Amino acid sequence: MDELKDKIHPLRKFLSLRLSVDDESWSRLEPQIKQQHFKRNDFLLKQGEVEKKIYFIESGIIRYFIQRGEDKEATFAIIFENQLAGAYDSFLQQLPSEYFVQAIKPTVTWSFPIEVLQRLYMEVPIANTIGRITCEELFLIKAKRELSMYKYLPQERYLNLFSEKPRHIKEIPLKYLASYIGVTPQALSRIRKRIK
Amino acid sequence: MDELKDKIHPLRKFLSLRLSVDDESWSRLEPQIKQQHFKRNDFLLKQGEVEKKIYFIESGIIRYFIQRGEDKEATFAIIFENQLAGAYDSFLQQLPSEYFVQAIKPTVTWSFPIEVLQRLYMEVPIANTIGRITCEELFLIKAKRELSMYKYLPQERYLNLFSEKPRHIKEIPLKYLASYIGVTPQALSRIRKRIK
DNA sequence: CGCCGAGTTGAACTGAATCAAGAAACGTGG
DNA sequence: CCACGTTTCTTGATTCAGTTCAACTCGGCG
Repeated sequence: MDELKDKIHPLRKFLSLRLSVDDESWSRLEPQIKQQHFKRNDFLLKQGEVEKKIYFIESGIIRYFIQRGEDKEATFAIIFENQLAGAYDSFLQQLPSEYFVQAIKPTVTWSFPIEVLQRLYMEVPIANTIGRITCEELFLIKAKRELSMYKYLPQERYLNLFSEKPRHIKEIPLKYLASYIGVTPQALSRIRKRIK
Repeated sequence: MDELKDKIHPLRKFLSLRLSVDDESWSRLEPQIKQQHFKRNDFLLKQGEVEKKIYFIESGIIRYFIQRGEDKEATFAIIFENQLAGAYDSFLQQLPSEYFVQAIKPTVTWSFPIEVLQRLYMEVPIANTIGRITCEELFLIKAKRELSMYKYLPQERYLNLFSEKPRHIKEIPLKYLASYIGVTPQALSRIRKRIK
C-alpha cells in the first residue's frame, strides 16, 4: 500500500513534463481520474457514439479506424502508451463519432469525463491550461502524421514507424499497419520482403 | 472615421461566436493585433522559418504546401476567410517549419505575435481560453480533413469542396486543387470532364 | 488433430502517374 | 489595347505500382 502511495501517478508524470503541476491542483484533479482496463479488441468508442472522455494510455496500443463499404476498414491512427487518446473531435463538438477507437492489445487507461473537465475549467485555474496542452498535444500528432503522408512513400512510412517504435511494431497485426501506412496487407508484405 | 469605429472587429466577431468576450478583455487584446496585407503568391512563412504568429484571415485564401524533390510540391491545406492560419505546429514547438504558407490571392490578416500571446496568458484570464479555442479550431480542421481523405475518393472530395465553397473554388488554380484533393492536375482535369 | 485467421506469394488487371504536345488563359510591356 | 511570352489547362498514349483474386503456408487454439 505504501508503495502505491509513493509511486508517482503516470498521468501526473505526463503533465509535469509539459507544465508545472502543484500538489494543491493535483489533489483536486486526481480523484476525478478513473482507471479503465480494456482487453484486446475491446472498443473505447464505436462509430455513432458521442465521446465523453479523454483517455491517457498508461500501457497498451489503440487504433482508430473507419468502416468503408460492408467489410473494409481503414486504420488511420495508432496510439501508444504515454499518449492521449479518444475521439477528440467527437468530444469537442459532442457529435457522434464517424470512427471506431479500439484496443489492439490489453490496455490500461486513465480518463476524465467531459463534465468533470468543464467543471474544472471553472474551479481550478490549471485545468484550462491542461485543456490547452491536451489539445496542442493531439494537434501535433495529427499534424505530424499529415506531413508524413505527404512527404514519404508507404515503405518510408513503414521504416519511420519501425525506427520510432521498434518495440511496439511487432505487436501490431500487419493488416492494421498496412492500412495505417496506406497500402493493402499484400503490398506491405512485399515491402517487408524488399527491404529485408 | 466614425464608421470604422462602429464596425465590429472581424476577429472579435470570430471569437464571440465561440466564447464570450467582454469589452474589458477585448480592449486589452485589440491593440496587440496587427493587420497585414499579402499579395498573390506572397509567403506568410517559408520552409525552415519558425512561425511567430497566429493569423486570422479576414479575406483571401491561403495554401500550405511542402516541396518534394526539386520541382514538385504538394498542397495539403487550403484556408479561407474567417479561419485561423499559420504553421501552428512550428508555432507550438518553435521549431523550423517543414512547409510553406502562401497567399494564393490578395489576403488580409490579423495576427498575434507569440510573445504577446504568452504574456497575455499570464495577464488576461480569457487569453488562456482563447488559446484553447484556437487550438481546438485548428484541430477540428485537421481531423475533418484526415477523415475526408479516408472516407472519400478524389472526385468525391472535389464535389464536397465544390458544395462547401462554390464561390471560392473558382479562384484556386486547378493545380493546387488537384494536389489538395490528392491527384495530379491531369487527373483532376479528367474528373471535371467526367462529372460535367 | 484439424480448423481458422493471419501472412506470404503468384498472376492478371487497373486506375492513376508520367510523358508529351497542343490549346487556352493570363499578364506585361510596348 | 494589342501582341507576345509564359503559365495553366486539356487531351492522348504509354507505363507502372499497387489492387484484386486466388492458392498456399504457418501458427495458435479448441
